[in-house]
Amino acid sequence: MVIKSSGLTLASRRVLSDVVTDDLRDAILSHDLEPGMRIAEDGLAVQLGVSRGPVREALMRLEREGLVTIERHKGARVASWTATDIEEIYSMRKVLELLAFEWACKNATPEDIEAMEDVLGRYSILTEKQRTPREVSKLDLEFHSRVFVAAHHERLNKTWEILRSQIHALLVYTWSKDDETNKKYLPQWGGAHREIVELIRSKQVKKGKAFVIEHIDQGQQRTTRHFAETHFPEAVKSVV
Amino acid sequence: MVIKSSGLTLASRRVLSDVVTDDLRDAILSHDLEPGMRIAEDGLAVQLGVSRGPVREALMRLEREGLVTIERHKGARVASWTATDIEEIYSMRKVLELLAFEWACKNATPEDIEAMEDVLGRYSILTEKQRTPREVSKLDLEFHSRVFVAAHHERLNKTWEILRSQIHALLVYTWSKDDETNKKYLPQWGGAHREIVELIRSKQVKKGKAFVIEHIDQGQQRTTRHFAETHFPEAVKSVV
DNA sequence: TACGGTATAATTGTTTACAAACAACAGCGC
DNA sequence: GCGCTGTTGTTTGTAAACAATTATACCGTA
Repeated sequence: MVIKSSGLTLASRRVLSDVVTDDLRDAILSHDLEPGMRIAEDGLAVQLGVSRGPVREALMRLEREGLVTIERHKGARVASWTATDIEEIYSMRKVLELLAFEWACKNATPEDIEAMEDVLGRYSILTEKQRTPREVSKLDLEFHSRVFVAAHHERLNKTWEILRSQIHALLVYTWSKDDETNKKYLPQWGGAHREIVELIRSKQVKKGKAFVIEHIDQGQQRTTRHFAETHFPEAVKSVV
Repeated sequence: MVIKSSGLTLASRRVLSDVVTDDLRDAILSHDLEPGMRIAEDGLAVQLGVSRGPVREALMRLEREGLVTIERHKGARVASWTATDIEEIYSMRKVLELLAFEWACKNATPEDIEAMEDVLGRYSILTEKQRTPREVSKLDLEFHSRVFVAAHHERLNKTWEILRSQIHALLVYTWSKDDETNKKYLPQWGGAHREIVELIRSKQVKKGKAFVIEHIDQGQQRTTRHFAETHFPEAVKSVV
């Protein structure tokens, strides 16, 4: 009764718990499962047509990614977010990105640089209409991931992968907006990131770190605003 | 056939997978299980008198802590360490401790400060003979953990807990030494850490961060030396 | 002896069944 | 009406059996 992921599966070493993890992560990040919603192991297992084992494993992984919370004997819930979470996430992100930038200056290979430029290339061929918050955000996450890869720092990269999921979850609030903040940001995304590539290539550590700090701070401001617009729309409007 | 951890169990919400995790972690950190050694789920399960479920869960948790490595269909091994690992671990530690210090300056409560001073107190009542590398290292880890708690930063604290296990694993190499490095370090441990408490209490962020950087760098140097003495004893001696 | 292939053994991945913990609710006494 | 208590039902924790994958040993052949 096992649903073999047929098709031209080159990734033959893909196992059920991986599939469940990815499906569940997508469901959470797309808000198919809303923050705070309860997830029962058996319910999800039946729905996906697998047993509780892989589901249990998937929930444990997503808990470590910060997308679900698990309480002993009580089960799992989809994580929900507060203003404090944003502060925590972005303060972590700032120190991690700085470390990644430093190590990338030391360790980035030509292939690593190419991988970053590939993302920039895929941005540049988008028309203005295509540069939606959602699309650009995804390219953004991918770009930054490639910087972390270029750092060649295993533990740093693992920590980033966890944080990345949480940032992704927050960016969902950005995707639903089409406000002034986004209108200014989206067209200049490519320039800012091309600058980062140049700073890594030329190994300008000090200048680069200042640039990264500024970059992350701006990201935090946008996220904070879009999050507030979703959760406390009146309050925000009154401030504006 | 379940072996209920009888005795006056106050921790009623302590579950088998927790027990297995802790036992296994202790076994790894005490080198009962040597780095590189293979761990078969069933073997360990039989040995502990439990089923494979909790063992599997424990292995997954310890993998995330970096104490074991798991390969699909191949099983788990006790993590083994290289010079690169030390660099990675201490570079992570430095940025995390700096962030923790900053947040602790903002958020530490009187109780948090007390908790730190409690560790200092337990150090101060030790005689010189009792101040072994092992004892002082344990107090050291505990002290730094309390700084992270005082930061009141959930994600930072979780990340530290993972790194802490790895640092603990490295410190084992320090514990087996009784060299000049340790002889200088052990008596002045209390002073350096009392300084950190004072800097947090007085919220001297800038001065404190410089102090923390220096502090971590020294720790890295001691660890690197003791690690090298264990793995390449000739090379080290020739340098001395 | 070196090499390759097949069969066998060992180990992990998954399922199913059972036990224990927790939550909700009905019934009872005050 | 209110709170307590025992019961029922749901959900997680654990165990044991089965399936799939990988490693090993053996044998035959060149």
